[in-house]
This record gives sequence, structure tokens and C-alpha cells, in this order.
Amino acid sequence: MGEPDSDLPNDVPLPENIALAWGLRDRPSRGPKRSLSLEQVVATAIRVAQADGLAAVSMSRIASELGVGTMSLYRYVPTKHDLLDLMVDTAYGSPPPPRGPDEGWRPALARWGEGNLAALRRQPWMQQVPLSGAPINPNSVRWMEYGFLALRGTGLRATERVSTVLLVSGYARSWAMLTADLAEAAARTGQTPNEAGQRYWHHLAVVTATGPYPAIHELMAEVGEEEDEDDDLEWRFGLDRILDGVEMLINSRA
Amino acid sequence: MGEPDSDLPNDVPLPENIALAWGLRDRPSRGPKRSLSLEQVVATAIRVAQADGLAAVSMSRIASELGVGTMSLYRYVPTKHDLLDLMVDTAYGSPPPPRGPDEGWRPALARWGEGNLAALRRQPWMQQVPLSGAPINPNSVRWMEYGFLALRGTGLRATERVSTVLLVSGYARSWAMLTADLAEAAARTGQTPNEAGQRYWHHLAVVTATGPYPAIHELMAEVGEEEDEDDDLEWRFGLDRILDGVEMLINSRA
DNA sequence: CATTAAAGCGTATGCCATACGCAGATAACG
DNA sequence: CGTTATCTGCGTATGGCATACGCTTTAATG
Repeated sequence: MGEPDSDLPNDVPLPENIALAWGLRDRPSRGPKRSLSLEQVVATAIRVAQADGLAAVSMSRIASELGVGTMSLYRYVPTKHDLLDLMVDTAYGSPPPPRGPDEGWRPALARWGEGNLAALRRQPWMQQVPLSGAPINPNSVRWMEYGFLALRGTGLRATERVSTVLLVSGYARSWAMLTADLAEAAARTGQTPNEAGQRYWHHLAVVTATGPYPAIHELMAEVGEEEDEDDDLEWRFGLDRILDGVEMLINSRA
Repeated sequence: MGEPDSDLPNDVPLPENIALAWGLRDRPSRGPKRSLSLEQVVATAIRVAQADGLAAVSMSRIASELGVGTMSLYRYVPTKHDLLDLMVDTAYGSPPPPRGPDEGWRPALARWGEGNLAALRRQPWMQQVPLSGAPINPNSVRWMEYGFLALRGTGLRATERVSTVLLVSGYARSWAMLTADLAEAAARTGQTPNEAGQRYWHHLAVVTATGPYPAIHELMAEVGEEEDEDDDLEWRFGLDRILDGVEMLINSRA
């Protein structure tokens, strides 16, 4: 991933979107005062997304919600894409409390993972936003900070800590997506999420009826027998496997 | 997630998009013959995405690429959204060879995970497509089949196998995203990926300079010391942690 | 051969992001 | 205290987009 700025000159300027997100643009003093703030714009956009879905988030919709002209928004945000970026950053909200002074890394990282999932469940539209790679926005960086705090003093090397944090957040994202889709289908057809799951398995059974899918058929047969498990237990299972794997390595080095 | 169709009546029809993806629409015999096939449309769309990015994929672009009118495409695909769905399904390509008769679950699942990453790297635009939840398209189902094949006979219960497969594919997706973003930034500014990584760390250093980010500063200091690691080694690290965690559970039950 | 239904697709609609430039506001400068 | 530079809000215009509708042509069925 390359090294930090060991000898990179300091005159490499921050890209505009990063400076914007961190509030580092130097506000000039010349012209009239602004009637809005970037935070207001972002908050309004989030409100629209939360209420009517990501597809309802248009510049004109946000503007009219704020009682200003559409083009005025571009005095606050260079493109809609940047706005989406800021929306996601803000909508994640505060991370769970960081690892306490006498707390082990494992419960702290578990809490961090649960926080990830909770955030995505609070604002499901975030899953539709194609995310933009390496985290650089303020709140994302704070989340990362908390994640790395959990792994301090574990003997894991830097790149290993990065991978571990990515492991947890990636799993949270995948899990959120899977369950959100079923929940959404359920809500749309006015059923319980459980019925939606049943329906999914049914469709899968139909399409795999002809053709070689032994493992999937085995799976479906078993799911039919097992008692209905809580969704969150299945999520915990994967999280625990990650934590076990990491713990194994840490212990083997101690 | 609900049980399969233990007693669900068989008259629940397949949604149109599922039938379409599986080629289960009954082609009527009345009218003129079609001049294209669904596969051709999907393949062309993929070609456009591969060549000029996802943003270049418009119905009119695909149509002109095929030498037909824009609206003709709607005889093959109900909406553009469905087309994107099929594009992703197809573009994943063939999964790696399934677990062999004398092969252990671990190398098989590792290979499956590598295949996930390789697919996303082959067609980076797929990461921008907001994916649609539970896998139901033919190729996705085949990938799933192979994933579950790897976990056959491990003593893992059905829901546990689901979580495990999700764990691996989710991590592959996260990793692909992180590295693709840096690679893309590198290509755009005409640098090596390593320089792009350096630049990222530099930006991170600047924005976290003021403020309480001890864990991130620690991380950056360490990354500066470590020799440049191969990206794929860092990826392998996370994958191995998953596999370790799963193996631990399997062994503890045996 | 008449009927029927589908295929290809031109046209039109309505939404979208956003480039451009103007008018009024505001602070800095002489 | 003007004058000037510069920023704000925003009306207007552009070009692209997905897609609804309905017409014409085609071809298999009765």
C-alpha cells in the first residue's frame, strides 16, 4: 500500500473534496454571507434519503426542501457525488465507545463490528451508495481510529491490523446487505421477514430443481429442519470466527 | 432467514426477473423472430462497461453498439436495473474448480475466495453496481454451490455455512474495493499504485495532524518502517484468519 | 388466407446534473 | 467614503438519461 510521507514534500495540496470534508477551505471575507452551511445541506440530503430512499435524493429536491434555488447548492458542494460521499460519512454517526483502559481487544473489536452493522441498519440507503475506497473523511477516520484502538498492543503488525479491521467491516456490510434485501422485500409485499426468507428459499428450490446443485439442496434440506434461528445469531457466528482466527494468531505469537 | 418451501404451494410464480435470468420465459411462436439474444445484449453491455466504465453504460450506447434502436432493447430486458443485475452475474465468470474428491475444505475455500477477488479485479466496474442482496441468478447460484461444496462434511450447520461463505466473499469485496480505488487513483494521475498509497497516507497524516488519533499515528509510523509488502500478502492474511477461525470450530467439534 | 401477437423502433415526456453568467451584497483598499 | 474586487444566490439553458406509447412490419396459427 506504499509508505507514508517519509520524504514527500509538504507542498502536495489536499484534493478539494478532502479539504471540504474536513472544513479546511479558507472562507474568504469578501462577498456576502452564506445563508446555509455545508452541514445543513448534508443533513437535509440525509433526511430525504432516509424518508424516500436514495433515488429521491436529487439536487432540486434538496434545494426545495431547504427553500433555496437548485444551483445555490453548488456553492456548498462541487458535485452531487461529493455530496453522497459526505452523506455517508455523516450518516454513519458516532462509533460505539472505544476500547476501555482495562478492556481486552476482543470485546472492543466485537463492539466495533456490531456498531458497523447497526449503522448500516439505521440508514439502509447507505448500502446503495457505491463507496469510494480508502476512508479519508472525518467520521470514517474516527471509526477507523476506534477500530485500530481495539487492536493496540496485540502484537499485530500495521498491515495486519488494517486487514483485520477491513475483515470486520466488510462482513458487517455483506451481512447488512443480505438481510436488508430480505427485509425490504418483506416490507414491500407486506409480509414478515421470515416469510420473505421462505419465499427466497422457495425460488431457489424452483430454479435449482433441474441441474447439479447437491450442496445447495443439502443446504435447503437442512435449513428446513433447523429451528428458526435469530438473524443476529447467524451474524454473531461469522464475527466470532473472525475473532477466533485473530486470537489464534495473537496467542501463537505471545 | 426462514425455512424453505416445506408447505409453500407450488403456484407461487417466479418473479419475472428471476425467470428471465434463468431463461424460463416461454418464448411464444407467433410474431417475427428476434434479431438478438439476451446474451448478446448482456455481453455488449459488459463490453461497454469494461471499456469505458459503468457510467458509459446507457441503453442508447448499448443499442448503437449493437446496431439497433434504443427501444428495441426493452424487448429483451424489462429495465436497465435488471440488465445491470444480469451483467454482474455474467461478468463474474466461471468460479474456480470446485473442491476435489480428496481435497480438504480449507484449500478449496481459499481457492474460492481467491476466485472472488480475481473476478472483481477482472471487471472492476462491478464494484460500483449496488448489488441486490440474496443471490438468485444462475451464475451467482453456481458460485454459491461451489462455496458450499467446499464446506461439505465439515460438521458446520447450514446457517453456519452460509455465514462462512458470506464472510469470505464480503472480505474479497472489501479488499477489492480498497485496492481498486488506489489503483484507479494511480492510473488517473499516472503514478504507480505504490505512489498512490504513499499519497493516501500523506493526506491522512495531514488531516489527522491536529486531533486525537493515537492509533492511526501509531499505524502510520509503523507502515513507514515496514518494508513494502505485496498487496496480495495482506489480503491473504485476512483470508487465513477466517480459515483459522473456521478450522478452530470444526476441530473443536470433531 | 385471415387472424393474432410479437418485434423493431420513432417519437415524446419528464427528470436529472450541471455550465454559464448576471445582479446584488459585502468587505477591503485607497 | 467611494471604489473595486469578489463572493452569493440563482434563473436559464444544455445535453443526457430511462422509458411509456403506439405504429408498422413480420410470421406463425387456425
